[in-house]
Amino acid sequence: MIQKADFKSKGIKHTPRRQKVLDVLHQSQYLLSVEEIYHQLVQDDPNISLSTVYRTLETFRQAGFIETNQLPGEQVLYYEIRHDQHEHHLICSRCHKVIHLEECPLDDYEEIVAKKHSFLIQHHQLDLYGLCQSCQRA
Amino acid sequence: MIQKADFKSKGIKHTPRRQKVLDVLHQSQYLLSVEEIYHQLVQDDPNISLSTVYRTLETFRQAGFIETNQLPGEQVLYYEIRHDQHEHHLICSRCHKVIHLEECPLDDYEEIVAKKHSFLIQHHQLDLYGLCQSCQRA
DNA sequence: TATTATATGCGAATGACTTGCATTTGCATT
DNA sequence: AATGCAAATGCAAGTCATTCGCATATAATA
Repeated sequence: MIQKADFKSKGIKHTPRRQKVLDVLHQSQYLLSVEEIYHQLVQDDPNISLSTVYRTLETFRQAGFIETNQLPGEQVLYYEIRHDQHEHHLICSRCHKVIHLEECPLDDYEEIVAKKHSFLIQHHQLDLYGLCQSCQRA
Repeated sequence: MIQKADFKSKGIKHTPRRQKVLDVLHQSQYLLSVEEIYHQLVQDDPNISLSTVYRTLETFRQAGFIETNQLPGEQVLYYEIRHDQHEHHLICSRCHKVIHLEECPLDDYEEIVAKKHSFLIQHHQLDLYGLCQSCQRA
């Protein structure tokens, strides 16, 4: 859970709007687009500007509070709290619910592939897409 | 290798410009952005329009001739000939050279994860990023 | 070779995101 | 608690990749 003290240690001012952006992300088990985040914020805070949301998210990303995800075939970015250095996702392609997968099955594979093709591997991306239990019913 | 007959079987007109777009993709071992493709085409064909390139690529994608890729942190799409139903990539993050990986190490993993979280898995994305041999030297 | 549906070029429109600038506000220091 | 200042914000305008409307050109079929 990101706290006020974390803002300070990153040299970021703590503001009500920033806190609300963080709250929205903390409370969500879904990947959220900027529009979705903005839509939630505007309910309570009709004056908040979309640029503030964009700027806040970029600030948080630089601080390492959150991470961005692109969904296949979509051109908007999705945001979530950053959980780990290295993590994979199970994403519902209908509602964008996210399950965080801790285990990574790729260590051996990566090493074999790197050697075979003389690559120096820096990172990888692995995400699984499907339908969560409620979206299977719908 | 995609042939003129493949255009016909997909109900797509075969035109000189479309053939050139296909040639550029066939000849490349790199992921190419629209700008990169356009840049190559304009050399021979100064009148070709950027919208034609976009439209052609979209037509090819619908025909299943090519596929698109998004590179992490970039907002442009990259294109390549479609090789298989299911394939993973080893991509050089510097020059965008692509190695096509046939083996997929995820079958067991996918099944375990699906069962554990009651998801119906539809597809997955796995790509490895690193530096190819020449970019390691540079 | 005539017909017709489709492809193309051009410029304008779109949509996600960013930026410039004037104003406000958090917060460190009095 | 008041002050000063750098950073945050709202607003409007700008950017950049991509798409679209429309008039013209061209491939494929008759």
